[in-house]
Amino acid sequence: MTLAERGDLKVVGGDVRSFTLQTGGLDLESTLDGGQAFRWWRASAEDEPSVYDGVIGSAAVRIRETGASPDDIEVMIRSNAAAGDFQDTVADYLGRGTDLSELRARFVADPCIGPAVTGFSGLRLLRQDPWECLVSFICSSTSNIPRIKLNVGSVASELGTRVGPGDADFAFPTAEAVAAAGEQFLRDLGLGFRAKYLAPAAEAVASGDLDLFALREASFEDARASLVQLNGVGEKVADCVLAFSLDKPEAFPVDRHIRRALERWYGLPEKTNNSKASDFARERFGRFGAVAQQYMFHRERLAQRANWGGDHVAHALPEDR
DNA sequence: GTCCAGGGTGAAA
DNA sequence: TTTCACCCTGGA
Repeated sequence: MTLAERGDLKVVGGDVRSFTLQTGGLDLESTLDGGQAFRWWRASAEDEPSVYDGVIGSAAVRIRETGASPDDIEVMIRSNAAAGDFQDTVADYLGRGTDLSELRARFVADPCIGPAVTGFSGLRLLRQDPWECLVSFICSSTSNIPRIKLNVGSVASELGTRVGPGDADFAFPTAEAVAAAGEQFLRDLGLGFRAKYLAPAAEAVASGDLDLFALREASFEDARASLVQLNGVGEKVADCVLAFSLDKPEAFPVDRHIRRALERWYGLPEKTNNSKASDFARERFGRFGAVAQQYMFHRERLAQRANWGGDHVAHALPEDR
């Protein structure tokens, strides 16, 4: 597949180690640090253009918004090793082609995400490594984003291989490495009860009983059924993995925040369980479910900080917040 | 110092 | 269908 066919992203300049991507306005903060992935660290002040350090595959990278053009981001490789066709790797990671014009057209009048998809169209779905994504969301259970970052970061730095000079510059460890480490090791790392879920999941992937990459070719229903067989993976965690790594844009993960939003904005009855709530949302959003869910999650997070959404949010939020 | 919530899940009632 | 235990970290 060529970059042009992939949709959003196009390499417009630079060389193998430092290049510019034309992104159509991708926003780094909401995309990299909005709860899809947990190993990106901001390297710039809040009031400056975003700069993020992280690892994609076996390369440590720095990604920055240029400021020169809202369409462009600059990518620098911080690893010493030769990067090969790393332009493709980065474009693949960031460049899940979202049909922005159809998203806008279909949801311009949507009560919750309408203002966002028209006024702020920089939030994209990532296409992560399925194994790292699975680990991340197994770790997300009854946790919070700072802690998920801590846990996933510990797994990476303790069991992964160093690929750059920074504290977090580790390639994510293989399922074999995590399986070999075992449950007690993961507990000692601070994962808590999630260790007893992660260790068997690692064994399933390492042994080949679960072929995550094959699930990219499977239907949404089949892929979800495979993931949910893992202990510690319910529909919510499965939907996150499907949406953010397995090419299932119709996946719609429902957590407590999204539940609240569905009740508030779309009249979802309170008694609906999360499984039915996800069905309800997939019915409504179709193949835009995952990106719609990210916009809703982003909105809920920022609404709590009360610095985004303006009057629309202020009017819409109940008094009890 | 104590208290509590935090991108859930599975098992028991 | 509902309730509860599960680990532990950071902020109030």
